[in-house]
Amino acid sequence: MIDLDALAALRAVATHGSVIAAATATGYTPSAVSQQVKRLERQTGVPLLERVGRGVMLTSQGLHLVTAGDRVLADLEELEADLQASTGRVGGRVRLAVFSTAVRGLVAPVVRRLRDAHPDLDLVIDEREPWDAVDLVAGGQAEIGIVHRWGGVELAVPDHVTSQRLARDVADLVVPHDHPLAARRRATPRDLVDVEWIATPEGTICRQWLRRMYDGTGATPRIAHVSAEFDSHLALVAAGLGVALVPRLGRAPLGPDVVAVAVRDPEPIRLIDALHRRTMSASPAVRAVLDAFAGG
Amino acid sequence: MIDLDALAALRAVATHGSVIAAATATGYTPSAVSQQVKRLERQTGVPLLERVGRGVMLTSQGLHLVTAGDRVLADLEELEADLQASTGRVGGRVRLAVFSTAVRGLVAPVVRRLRDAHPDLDLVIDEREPWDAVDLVAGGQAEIGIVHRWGGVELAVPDHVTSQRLARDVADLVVPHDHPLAARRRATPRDLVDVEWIATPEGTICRQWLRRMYDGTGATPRIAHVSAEFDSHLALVAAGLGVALVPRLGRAPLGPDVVAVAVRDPEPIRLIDALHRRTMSASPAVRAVLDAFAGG
DNA sequence: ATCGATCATGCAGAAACGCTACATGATCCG
DNA sequence: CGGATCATGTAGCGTTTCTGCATGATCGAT
Repeated sequence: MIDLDALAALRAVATHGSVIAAATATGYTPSAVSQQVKRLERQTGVPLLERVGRGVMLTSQGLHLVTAGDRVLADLEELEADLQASTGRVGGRVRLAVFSTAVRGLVAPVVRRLRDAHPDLDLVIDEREPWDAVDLVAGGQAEIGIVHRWGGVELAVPDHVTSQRLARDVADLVVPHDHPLAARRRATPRDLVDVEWIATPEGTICRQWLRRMYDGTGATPRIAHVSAEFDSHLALVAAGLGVALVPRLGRAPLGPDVVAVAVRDPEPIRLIDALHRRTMSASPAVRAVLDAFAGG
Repeated sequence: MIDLDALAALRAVATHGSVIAAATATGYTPSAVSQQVKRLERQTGVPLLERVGRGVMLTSQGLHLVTAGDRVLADLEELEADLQASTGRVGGRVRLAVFSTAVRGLVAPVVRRLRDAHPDLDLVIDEREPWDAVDLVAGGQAEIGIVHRWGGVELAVPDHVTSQRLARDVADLVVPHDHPLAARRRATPRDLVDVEWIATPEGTICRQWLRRMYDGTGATPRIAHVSAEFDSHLALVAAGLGVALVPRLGRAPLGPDVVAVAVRDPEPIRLIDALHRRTMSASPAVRAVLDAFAGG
């Protein structure tokens, strides 16, 4: 019998184009993915992957297996969702792939409420960057993804994944209380040409947005310090080491040493979406979690 | 994701009515089957099996899961068969569930020929009684079953399994060369009322047939000795310990001490059939094996 | 009513399976 | 031509899953 895990691995290779990309997307090592595909080839007796250059390509049969297997995988999942729907009760395991700051501000209280209301519900939280969360939901490693994207930045979502708006989160400029901008009601990028920034690490969405904010000005932001945690950002600002752009969601209370100033033109808005596979729409558990986010 | 092995276990419980029956049919221990079902319940969060009396019954949801899951399982297998068909080549693993005497006379030469002709074909032979072979093929533990049944004895085969006549095998009465019947061209059950039989063990099809042969006579066969191996039957006959009914298929050459006499009214004919799941019809490997049997 | 038979299931240990880490070979690019 | 990138083997480990046995529950027979 065809191993569905191995089939999912092959599908990941197909969608991501390489073994390494598939491995990072699914959370395995490249060796594991390679072995899974090989297992599939051994079980079926059909070559599915062929080396081309230093990469790989699916054979025509491998491609066929992925497209046809996709339907089987979807059927199976739909069956699972129907099954849970037939009980009417909320139960089973729901895995959430959530971006980091949402864990604190958005997810934690909702999860707590859900666990209390539905003792049979097994919620697992996995902290991930938005693009990884998309892959996890699309590939079946997670049921729900909580992702964010700043206004202009697009986030590609496959057809079989449904996106649902949860919230709009605004980021404020946070400056020391004795900073020249501290007294202002609002600030624009033009006001910020010469400031020193405390930013998130390269490769994060927040960092991308900081750069985009300067697009019209011809300048680039001057990054003085880098930290992944916004709490640390606040501490660094309080120490007078720079200014930061900190979203309100999940933000710790500002101390007396720092001041939040609204930013305009553009306004740093990030859109927070919930993702789930369409095949899971019938699951009461998934519905309950989505409703809890939307309602809360 | 639903574990397909566990789903197959649940299906076995559904078709066989009990955990123990399902376990013996699938070759697992009852504990393993029980744990598999429990795993499935944990994954889905839905109760599938409930105890009733000292046995179990599927819940309505469990029943739904089995019927719907059956289709997914069939789709997956059909996909596998199509995949192998797309290569046009004969390869992959084919498991044969074969009754014992067929291994020697029928299967061994065919398998040898197939292995030589198709190096990528991985043939696995599993010696089983016919009713077990039916379960194995129906449940997906084997691709092909080679079964036999004596004329009148029926063998229930599920809808999704296809049966194909391979051969008719005739059994002869084997007697010592100095036996009164040795000179006869043929014998009938009436000639055999008082003879002492060397028979196969209770519960085998051959034993059932021996009893049925006497149905019209009002007598029952007198069993003197029991042995599972027909080779041993010949040796026991040669030693003058009784007579035996030995099928020609896979029969060792008769020594000078014993004589084979044809039996009539009824003629001890057994029909040899090849079984395979309809979903595997498209597989070149399965086709090749079936053709090899039918053609040889 | 009681004892034995039958069935499912829990638990501890053992086997098997699949993954990680690391090394190797192949290919492409500067 | 050397470094970088990619896929894939191999050894070892960890987890999963099965077996063997014991327990609890139920039914039938005496």
